[in-house]
Amino acid sequence: MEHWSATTIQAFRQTLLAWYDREGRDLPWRRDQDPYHVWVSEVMLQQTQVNTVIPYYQNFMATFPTVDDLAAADQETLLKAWQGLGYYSRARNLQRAAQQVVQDYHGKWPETAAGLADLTGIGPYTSCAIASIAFGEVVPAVDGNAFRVFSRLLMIEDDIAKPQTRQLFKRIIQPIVDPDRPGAFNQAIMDLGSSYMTSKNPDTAHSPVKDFDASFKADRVLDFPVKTKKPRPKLMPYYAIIVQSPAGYLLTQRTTQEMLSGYWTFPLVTQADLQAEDATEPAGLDADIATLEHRWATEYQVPVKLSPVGGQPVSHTYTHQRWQIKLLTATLVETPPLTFYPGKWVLAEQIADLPLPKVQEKIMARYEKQGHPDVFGVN
DNA sequence: GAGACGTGGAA
DNA sequence: TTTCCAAGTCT
Repeated sequence: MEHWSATTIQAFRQTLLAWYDREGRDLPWRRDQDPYHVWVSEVMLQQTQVNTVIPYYQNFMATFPTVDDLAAADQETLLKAWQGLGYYSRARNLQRAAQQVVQDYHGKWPETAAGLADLTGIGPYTSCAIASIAFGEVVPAVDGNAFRVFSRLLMIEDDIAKPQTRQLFKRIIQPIVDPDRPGAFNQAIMDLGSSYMTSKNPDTAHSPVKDFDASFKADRVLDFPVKTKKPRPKLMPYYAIIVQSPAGYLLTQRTTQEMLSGYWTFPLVTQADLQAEDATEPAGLDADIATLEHRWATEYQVPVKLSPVGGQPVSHTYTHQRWQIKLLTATLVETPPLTFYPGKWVLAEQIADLPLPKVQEKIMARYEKQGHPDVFGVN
């Protein structure tokens, strides 16, 4: 690993910030240093690319102009504003933190990284990003860009997938941060990491800091950062139950214990949920349909006659799970009360008004293409 | 400390 | 189609 002298650090800051002042991106959340703006943008940008965030950020600010508006928002409006962005706990945590600021802090933001980290959804990266950008605290914001940029500049071999490596990077970067412009410094590193020093196809030869790049001089740019791989997603077979009645389609809201919590889907059942305790092998489609029909008649008191929908199962891959969903459908002549099933009937044309996860949109699209054209208007 | 937690884009 | 990412946090 390389080590920089005080002189090198000075020169690096000067070169980096001169480039940033010249070519830094003009982004909607960089128009001012309002902590609310910085905070919302930083949370949206977690594990999400800038181009994806921009329209969401602009819509979010139009919908919730101030931290008070966000704190007072109803959950449906909030989740709808976050629909499609993913990692939906961010939206719930964002509102919880807004309520903390309004109620616990009487509208006055904590101005240090340590103080900001007490708010829900603000971790070691985001706390430092907000503190440096909005309040000028001299701390490094160590995100994926900082890991990539500094692991290459200094040829740091430590595995960035390990939580403890963050502490090492913080100690290394801390003395390099420009004490006069910490926010600009951190944002310059991010712009560098998303332009010349990208993960794939970097253009280090034209990087403004190539003279400081030890991995470039050693022709080992792609050896950094060192990161161990995550396991592949686990296959999860599902059934989606599409029940239609005169009152519309049956939708259910994901509970707080489930992923996608708060969002609406057709009833979903894992194949594993249908297996009898003493079953030694998977039961097959006909047996599963029989089990489901029996369950809906007895447990939910909604008598359904299920038919398979044609085509391949709908496939949707998350970071840790790969769902393969077979569609089953039933049409009821009368609308039964949902006394024993936690859901509601929704007219087809009103489904899109609910907050829906991507997988629900995929299921609706498949249903339309398999003999039910223009029902939901998603294709 | 390892795993849960979404989606869209690029190769 | 598959794989790997992209401004992480929480448990």
